[in-house]
Amino acid sequence: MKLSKSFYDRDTLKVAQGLLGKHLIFKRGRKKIVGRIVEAEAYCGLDDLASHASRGRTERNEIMFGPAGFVYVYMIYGMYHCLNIVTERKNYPAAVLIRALEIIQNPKNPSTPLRADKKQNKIIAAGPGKLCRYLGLTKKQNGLDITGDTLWVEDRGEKIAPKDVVKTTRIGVDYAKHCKDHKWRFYIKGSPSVSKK
DNA sequence: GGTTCGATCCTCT
DNA sequence: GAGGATCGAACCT
Repeated sequence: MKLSKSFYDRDTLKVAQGLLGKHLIFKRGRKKIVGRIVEAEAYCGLDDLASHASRGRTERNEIMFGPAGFVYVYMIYGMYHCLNIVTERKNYPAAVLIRALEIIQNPKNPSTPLRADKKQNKIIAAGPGKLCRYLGLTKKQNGLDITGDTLWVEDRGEKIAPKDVVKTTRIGVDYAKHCKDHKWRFYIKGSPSVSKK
């Protein structure tokens, strides 16, 4: 079943962990592209120096200051995009960066399943930039409702036990002073599709 | 108007 | 582990 607004409108760390094992779906034309979320990071509040919101409200990060359940897509390094889902209450800037998907369908023909292929998973959607490239997400999708009919997350009944969740530091935020040490990155232990160990 | 640099990824060493 | 690709947001002057 599709996750509703209330799933996202709560503590960001809980949302990030809760998204593991859920399925992200993007309807692109007539195709439905699906991936199982295996890695996510939390970005919480104005005080999180790793977050775009730490420098205050700007045109780019505006969506992070809005209510939960909308997506924040931004361009990074001039060539990649990153997908975030906004969490928590309006005026509190927070979001979960979706960092890796396990591909469960053949990318060339989404109606057929992909055979379990660890290598292909790594190549396709292990990392936030690759994930957006795979799904076809760009800034056009910025602000989209994550509970709508174009892009959403489904619970397909899988439960990830706490012991199977690895909690560690976030990637690529060395500039964030003490905040770089927060263990706000979560991934499914043993998954072949996480971006980095 | 100019400069800096990034929530990345790939290639080469 | 280092460096390049590539560009727009953010922050100067």
